Amino acid sequence: MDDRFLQQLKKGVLEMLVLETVCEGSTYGYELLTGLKARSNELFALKEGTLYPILYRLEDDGLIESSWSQGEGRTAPKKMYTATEKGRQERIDRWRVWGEFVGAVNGFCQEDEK
Amino acid sequence: MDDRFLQQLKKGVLEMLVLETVCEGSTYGYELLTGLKARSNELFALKEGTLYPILYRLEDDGLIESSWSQGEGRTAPKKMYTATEKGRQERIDRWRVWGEFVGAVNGFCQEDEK
DNA sequence: ACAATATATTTAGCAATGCTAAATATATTC
DNA sequence: GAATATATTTAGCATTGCTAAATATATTGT
Repeated sequence: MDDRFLQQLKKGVLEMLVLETVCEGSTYGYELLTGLKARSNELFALKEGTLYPILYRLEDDGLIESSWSQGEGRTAPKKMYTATEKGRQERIDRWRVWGEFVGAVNGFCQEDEK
Repeated sequence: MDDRFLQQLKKGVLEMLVLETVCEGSTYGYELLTGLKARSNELFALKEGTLYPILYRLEDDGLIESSWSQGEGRTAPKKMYTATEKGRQERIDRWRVWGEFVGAVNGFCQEDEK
């Protein structure tokens, strides 16, 4: 199995997981990179070129908002992201659509066992 | 909710569902178009521009094979597709990866309820 | 001061895939 | 022979994940 398959499965889902994480609490890009990786047992080990464009899209769509903040210790300035009300609604909608989608796909597999 | 989300979710999955269907019995493009639509309650109502390239990719990858056949009634020649042994193995592998993927994604949602 | 290191963001370009939209072809029916 | 049903092909676009590198700030060590 080559992993082009897995790469394609991620499309759409990654954005939902980033939105989910921001909804759970304000965070920033670098923390998301390490956080998503750890939380998913390395399955969602996003690269910068994947994550940052997702954050820009979510912000362009009004689902999250950003503000710069100075950190402590050996850190550069962080761009903190917070979910908007629209984003929190979208989060709910996407999980619903995701659930329905998974149900429909699994329906194809289950029919084999009849 | 715009349906760019749903469109992205389909990436990768559509190819798996086409492979699944061909594995269940030899078929051809036009039948797949109507069959997948009916079987999925219209969720997977593929357009020609989506389906045929999928069939070509599956054949290029050696997962399915084709042969022309004349049909009966008011029909043009059909290009019949049959799964190869490699395709049947790939079918199993993809369903396994799909299941693991869904489990990982749902893990993100479940944590909220803790 | 200066180099090395850790933290953090940005972005140009590529690959894969679903969709739009139209063209093409064969066979039957009226 | 015109209309219709069945069936395949394909050019071009949009979206999104990945590669890969560049850039920037702040701390630490010498």
